[in-house]
Amino acid sequence: MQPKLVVILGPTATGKSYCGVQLAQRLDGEIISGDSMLVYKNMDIATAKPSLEERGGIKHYLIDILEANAEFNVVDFVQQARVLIADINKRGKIPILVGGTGLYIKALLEGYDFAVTQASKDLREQLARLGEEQGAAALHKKLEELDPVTAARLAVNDSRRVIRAIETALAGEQVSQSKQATCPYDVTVFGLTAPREILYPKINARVDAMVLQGIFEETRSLLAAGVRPEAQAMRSIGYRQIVAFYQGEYDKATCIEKIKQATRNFAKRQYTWYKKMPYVHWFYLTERPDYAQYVEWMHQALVEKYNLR
RNA sequence: GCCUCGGUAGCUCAGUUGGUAGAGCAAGGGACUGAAAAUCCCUGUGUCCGCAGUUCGAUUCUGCGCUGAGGCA
Repeated sequence: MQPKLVVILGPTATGKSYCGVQLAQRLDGEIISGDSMLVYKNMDIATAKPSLEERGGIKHYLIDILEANAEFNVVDFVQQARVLIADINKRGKIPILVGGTGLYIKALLEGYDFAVTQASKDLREQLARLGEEQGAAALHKKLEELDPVTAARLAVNDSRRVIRAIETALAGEQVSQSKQATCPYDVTVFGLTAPREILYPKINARVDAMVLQGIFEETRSLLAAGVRPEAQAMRSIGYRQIVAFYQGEYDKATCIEKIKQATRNFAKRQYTWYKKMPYVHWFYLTERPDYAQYVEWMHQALVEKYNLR
């Protein structure tokens, strides 16, 4: 029998965390975060990390597991999530994966078959420098010599991917595009989404709320604590714009606008990921979403599917 | 009231020596297999303020009007 797995995904600001907790309370479940930014400690406000109260006594995993200067990636996520899913099932509980990071969730559910070549920070920095000095085209050309096939499918300017491809090629491997045949879980995927007319105002309001909660102060104290502005986590939405604000790039009002805009753009990219996941059972939020009802429906579906009680 | 300079894509503006127009930003779409809240790719028809005149042809010139900014009274 395959391990059970419930997933709640969706674009940012749709209420995933809340539904996850409600559902976990009903099902005796435990939550695994599927969010690339919640892993970092002390980055709470801008990441909309659920507070202790909001977690409602439910055990949450993959939150606050790393210092803000640390690095984390899909493979780390998939490895740890697999262990957690197995463990939670073994204890007779139901794991609920809650999150919005498209790549992480897709990689886990669809069994992405990553190349074994490990990320090398030094090499990446060296290549990035080369790219800055000689241009993205030079990097791409280098890849072309090492692995023309991968070079052909990558955009010349997509230096991120070009660098990873070079890194992989130098190790005698190729960036993978394959996946394992089937999902190893007895999985149910729920999605919370909303049309832009509903989601965008929610996003804007949430950013305003974050300002009141103190994202500016949070960012300043992270920097004061020695978190590097170039750290992966500091490049994420909110922190990135606030760092620019402290560096004098624009005024506070502009900064807040930029955060809203970046969040809206992010939601747009999230939609793109989910469009390619035909297995999601969607809930479309209305102006005043009835979360209790959504949770009720999710609960019912799961009771039937897994024959609970 | 008079003078000057403006009124062109959602915004800021460029431009057309008269042959109906283009950048940046915004926005939308897409990609994504060890940074993914990252990174990258694609997409520009709009009464060129209105009306009239000149002209084969006006967004471009002329006149009048509307409107914004500044200046003089």
